[in-house]
Amino acid sequence: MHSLKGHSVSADRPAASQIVERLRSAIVHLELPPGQMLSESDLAESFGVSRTPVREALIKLAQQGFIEVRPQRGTFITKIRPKKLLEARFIREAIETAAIERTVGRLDKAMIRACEASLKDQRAAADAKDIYAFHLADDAFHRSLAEATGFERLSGMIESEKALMDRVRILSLKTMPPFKRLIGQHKAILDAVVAGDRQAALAHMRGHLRELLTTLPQAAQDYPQYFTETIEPGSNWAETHSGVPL
Amino acid sequence: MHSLKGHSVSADRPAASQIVERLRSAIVHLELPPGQMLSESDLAESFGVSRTPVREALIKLAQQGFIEVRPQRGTFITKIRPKKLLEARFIREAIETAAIERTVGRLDKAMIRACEASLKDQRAAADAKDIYAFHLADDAFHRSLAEATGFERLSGMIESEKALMDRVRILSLKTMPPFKRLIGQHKAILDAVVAGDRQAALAHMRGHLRELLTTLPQAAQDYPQYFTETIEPGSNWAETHSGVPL
DNA sequence: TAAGCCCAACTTGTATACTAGTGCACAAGA
DNA sequence: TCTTGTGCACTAGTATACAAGTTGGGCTTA
Repeated sequence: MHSLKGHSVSADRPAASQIVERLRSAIVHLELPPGQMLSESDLAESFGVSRTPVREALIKLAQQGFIEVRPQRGTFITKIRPKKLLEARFIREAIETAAIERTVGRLDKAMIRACEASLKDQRAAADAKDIYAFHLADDAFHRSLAEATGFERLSGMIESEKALMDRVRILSLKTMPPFKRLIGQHKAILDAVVAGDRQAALAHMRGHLRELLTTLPQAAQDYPQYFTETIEPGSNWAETHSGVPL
Repeated sequence: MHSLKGHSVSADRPAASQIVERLRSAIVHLELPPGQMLSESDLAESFGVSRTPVREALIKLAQQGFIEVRPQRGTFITKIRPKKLLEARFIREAIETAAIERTVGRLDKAMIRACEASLKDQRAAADAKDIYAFHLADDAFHRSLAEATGFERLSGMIESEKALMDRVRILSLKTMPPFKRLIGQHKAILDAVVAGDRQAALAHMRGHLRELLTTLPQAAQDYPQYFTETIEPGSNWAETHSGVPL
């Protein structure tokens, strides 16, 4: 059926959570294309378990917005809805700028090191043109900044919103990866936060998060089959969703 | 066992989602006290269904942070964790101020009417000293403001964070309901948004959301059995979690 | 040929049975 | 009295069977 076949779950951990991780990863990395139907029975067979843990995993993924269950009809990988992504972007901008407000100028040494380590990983991944590794390092960077607030749920929340945008990110990295620009933005954010320059840190973060506003229409054009809507490049939809000025 | 007994679910809708709603309501309104253990079998019997839909409901509630499943041990109503609530408050402040940034000065007529209708309901509930009605109207007010952004998920997200704080809100309303003050804050927010006074709207919203910083220690003192931690009133924990200045 | 019905093969939703792990009461021994 | 072992009653996790609804294709019929 697909790449999940033959990889049974291990017995030492709840099957459902393992299935969540595997499916989520497969969805985010577009191994399971948007729009594809998932059969609980097939998945159960693939993972070597019964339908029950598969169902429980699907419930969790549905709550996170990755799949859609249509009763008596089928379960489907959600197509990419630009409207939803703009919402996720808006939410991320709200939360991540608030996080910066809270941490600017008082980022402790350990967190600075974590961010710098992530930056190093990003450069290495960019040199190796390893989309997947870059993606992980990018996650780590934003997670470190979020964790610096001392709030535990924050990083998970950002990651959750991030994940909704990840498919577009992957698509955009596939065509013309702007590694250098993204790394530059990350570095600018970190430098400003460390230096305690609130205005600059906020501006860089907002600018960084608005990358999506340019990559989204491009991806929607290149891979229309993954999207629910088409975006006319000429329209001013980007401005109407950008939020406060930089 | 408890107040849920004898209220079977109806057959015309998925049982699991009905159970989610009923349990969530019971938890938020403290009919199911924090810390109490839930038995899947007992719940199944109460609702007149099998364990399966109950389990699926519990999975959803666990993801929302209302219950905690300890494998092979039991399922418990989460106790109130001040740390988590301060996080929810932080997230709400980030999102709801961002929403105001987006809507200030351009709230359309229908939304203004919706907010005013909610304010009227709040006043009526305050006069009747009806905690539950006030609570619903309060939800409606914030939901209307969120929906004015045009983002669909936003109001659900705010409601979800709100729900985490609701138990404390209910507790505080029980002891000495500050209806008047809350209504005044709501009105101030709405007036400023309508008038297009960005700074005032933001300040009023921040002030409003910081109510929790005073109600939380009070509730923790009055009902320590519902909390995981105790809060010493003398400490400066409030300031460290208040965020940006008003 | 074309339209319409009907059945068979799917789907998710629910019920039930079984497995494995936890904790507590209680009895037996030092 | 205190400690320790043991079994029972409970838990959540999983497997399987059945119920109810949707879809699409092939047959019948005009």
